[in-house]
Amino acid sequence: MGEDREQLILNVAEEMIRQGGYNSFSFRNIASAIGIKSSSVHYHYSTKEDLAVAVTKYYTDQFIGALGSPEDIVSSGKNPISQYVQAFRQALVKDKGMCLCGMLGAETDILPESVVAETRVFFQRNVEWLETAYRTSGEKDGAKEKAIQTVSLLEGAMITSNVMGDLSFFDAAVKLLDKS
Amino acid sequence: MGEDREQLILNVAEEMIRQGGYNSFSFRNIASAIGIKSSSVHYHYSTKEDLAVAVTKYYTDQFIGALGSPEDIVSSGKNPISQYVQAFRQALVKDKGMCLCGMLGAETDILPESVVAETRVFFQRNVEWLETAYRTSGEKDGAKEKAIQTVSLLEGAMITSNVMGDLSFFDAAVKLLDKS
DNA sequence: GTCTATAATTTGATAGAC
DNA sequence: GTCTATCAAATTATAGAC
Repeated sequence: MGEDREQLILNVAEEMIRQGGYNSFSFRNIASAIGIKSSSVHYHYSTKEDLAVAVTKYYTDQFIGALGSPEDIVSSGKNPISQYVQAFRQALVKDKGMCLCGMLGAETDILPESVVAETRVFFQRNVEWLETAYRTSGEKDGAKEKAIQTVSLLEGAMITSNVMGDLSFFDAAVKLLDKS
Repeated sequence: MGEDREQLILNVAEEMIRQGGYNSFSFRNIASAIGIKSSSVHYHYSTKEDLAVAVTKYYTDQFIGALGSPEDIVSSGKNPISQYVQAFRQALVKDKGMCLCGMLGAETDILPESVVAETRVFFQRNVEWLETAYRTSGEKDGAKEKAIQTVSLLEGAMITSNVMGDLSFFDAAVKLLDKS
């Protein structure tokens, strides 16, 4: 797949932020992972803040885009919440990393405002998606509350599973959703 | 106990880690917050790794200690899970910070092994406490699974509430526990 | 677009005086 | 226990050549 240079930078930065947050990636680290110099990374993204905003936007678009629409999932006979849980599980298994916006969300206090704002967009769009999913599945009341519960549980499940190095923690945690 | 200075260093370091994680505190920042020099901080904790381990141990002991025993809570007629939720809520409201071990748990991949090990202790002890709480409250089966669900949900609820800057996200999220 | 070179600052850590 | 002084390395960022 023909990734251009900016995409490659975004992908490497994403991986680093998902492993250790905003303060764990540097222009030099990204550059050497790609095989270029740090000044070349600055050519594409002039400041660290700019790069982090771009990564967050890219991550959010990819994540929401990969989900598809809740309505389509329901009308194809599948459970949109199960699909949503699988998206988080895949992120943990395949990329072996945290949710980028879960990580940044925890670090809110030390982030540039523009990055915080973009991280909030992730959560807003996720809550919207889940709200629609619950409504389309027949939940009349409390769809937004259910949405907040679901995304919160999944972010937390990633943390416990990540630190314990045991995916069964993730699976145990998300079973809580079966009861609602 | 090496109360005064060392305690102060631990408290300042705790606050900084809870705001931005392992890479967001430095010997100089801690020193200037206290009014001493960075070399004096090194006198008490020779390396950053040592300091982080000490902070994590201290945080875990304080957190578990403040909870009291689940048995005592139950026999005094109160709900231990409600008390547990309140402990997390207080951490968010009063200190305006994340759970230290939730933060470090997310950053596992970039932490020294000794810090990861100590962070795991936090989660192990929390799961144990909750397991006992659920068993003492009359739950026969699945107490450990419930424990994992509860601590995961609370860690995630702190993230969403923190990033959105709205405590109602925390309150909405934890209502999921009422259904189990 | 990428490079070399460099500036200004911060970092974790140490040596030795008091 | 705290200080001054210092170090080597890393950080974000810029200027200018090719």
